[in-house]
Amino acid sequence: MKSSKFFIECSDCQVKGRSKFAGLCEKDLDSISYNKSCAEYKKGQVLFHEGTRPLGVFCINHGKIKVYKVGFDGKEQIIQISKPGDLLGYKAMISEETYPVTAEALEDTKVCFVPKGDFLSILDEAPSFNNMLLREACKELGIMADSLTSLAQKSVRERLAVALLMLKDTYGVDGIDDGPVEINLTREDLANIVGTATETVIRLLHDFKQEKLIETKGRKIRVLEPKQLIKIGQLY
Amino acid sequence: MKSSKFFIECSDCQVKGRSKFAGLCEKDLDSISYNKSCAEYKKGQVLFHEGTRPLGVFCINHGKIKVYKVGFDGKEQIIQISKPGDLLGYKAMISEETYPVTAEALEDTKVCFVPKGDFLSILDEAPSFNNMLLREACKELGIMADSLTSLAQKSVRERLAVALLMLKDTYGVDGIDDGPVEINLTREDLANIVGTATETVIRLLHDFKQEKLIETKGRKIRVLEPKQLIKIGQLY
DNA sequence: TTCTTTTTATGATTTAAATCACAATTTGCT
DNA sequence: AGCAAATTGTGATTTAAATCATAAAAAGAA
Repeated sequence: MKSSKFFIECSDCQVKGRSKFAGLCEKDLDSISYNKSCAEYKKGQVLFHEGTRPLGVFCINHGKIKVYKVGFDGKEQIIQISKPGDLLGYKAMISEETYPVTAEALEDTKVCFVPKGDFLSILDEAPSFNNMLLREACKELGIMADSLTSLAQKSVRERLAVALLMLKDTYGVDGIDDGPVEINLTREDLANIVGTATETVIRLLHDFKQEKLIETKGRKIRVLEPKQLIKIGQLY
Repeated sequence: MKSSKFFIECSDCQVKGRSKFAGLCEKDLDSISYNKSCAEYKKGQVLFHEGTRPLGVFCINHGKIKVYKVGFDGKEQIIQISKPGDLLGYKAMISEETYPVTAEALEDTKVCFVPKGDFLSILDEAPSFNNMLLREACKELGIMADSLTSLAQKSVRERLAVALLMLKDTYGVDGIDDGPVEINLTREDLANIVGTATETVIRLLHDFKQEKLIETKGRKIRVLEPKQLIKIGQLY
């Protein structure tokens, strides 16, 4: 399914500065580069499915990927939107479990794949890498506690404001000519981030638009008043 | 505020087998024991407050502790109930952030405190400990993705069923004479785990009682039909 | 124990958001 | 470009759960 192949050395990678591999020494980076493979995933293609066993980790070179869980009734709950530089699927590998989530390309993407053995041996040999991942995981756990509290206590309007701010950052990375950030997601995906119904998101976006907080053009959303959204989202 | 002091060597600790320190060698365990302090926290006392800086990690010897975030309107969202053997406050220490949560004793507890320096140097010297914590953190992140999805998609009744099963395990640890497990929490705390209103929990517990799935005696709850609760909670 | 405070319980009412139904656009495919 | 399919948009209706109000019971302090 993965269409045309390509190859980029880690040392030449445009996003190596942002990636979790950033702190690695040249030797380690080269050893990753040596065995990795690179591939394109077209919009809608799945990198890995919930419940399957990880065979390695994915490093995003270009494009955005949604990571979600499918609930009992088939509804997706999007846990995160990953962007270039992000490492994907390492948690399940480290905890030696099946993937708790599915990862699917939101647009045409370029992704590198590092086989399990290589990744684990780097982890074994570079204590600083191990330490960095631990630090990141701990940080992420704090963020998850936040998300949980938001979901339990904030209204949909408040959560949508928070989500738009988060997405502004995520979609900000491909600001080529530093024009305004355009969030490009279906209303359904947005609803599955916020944890609500699609119609509710549509109505609330309409409200935000009337309040001049955002601007829309087709499915694309531009945040005009981040400060107002911060207020609405009650982010202190 | 911490009342009478006591001291237990880690090597003598009753819960050392369950604790995160379980895998440590004797030397490391002794070095923890050497500088740690032990204290009792009475019901309602706070071990640490959200927003403050960690000075070390807590290891629970006896009793249960609720870990929660306070939302905008003052409502608590309980993130976890920690039990003997659990390590508390290490995430914020490792990620070098302020505590994202507050930890408060749910009953009279005994807790050991390992100063930051000692903990970090063990982390530095014992790669296996670092690795174990990373593995645990990754596992926990998977669980958090689950919780988030439940909160977003399941009904309150479903979530309450799940919460009761979780609490059955948590309160199962102090099953002295392996009699039935008694969950001993206020309805409000239970509501703050489930993410709902206290009245809603009370009504749903009433339903569960009528359906003979649980039994209550004062505030204490006994799970009679875990299998039924698994079904209600849609846990496959 | 007795008394005060907190918690639990129950009913009535409101409300935010989901669901249902269908029209209008937009997107992406050939 | 032209067309089918998917997505967006809007209104009406339902519903799960929150909120409000108040009584009963339990927990904890003196």
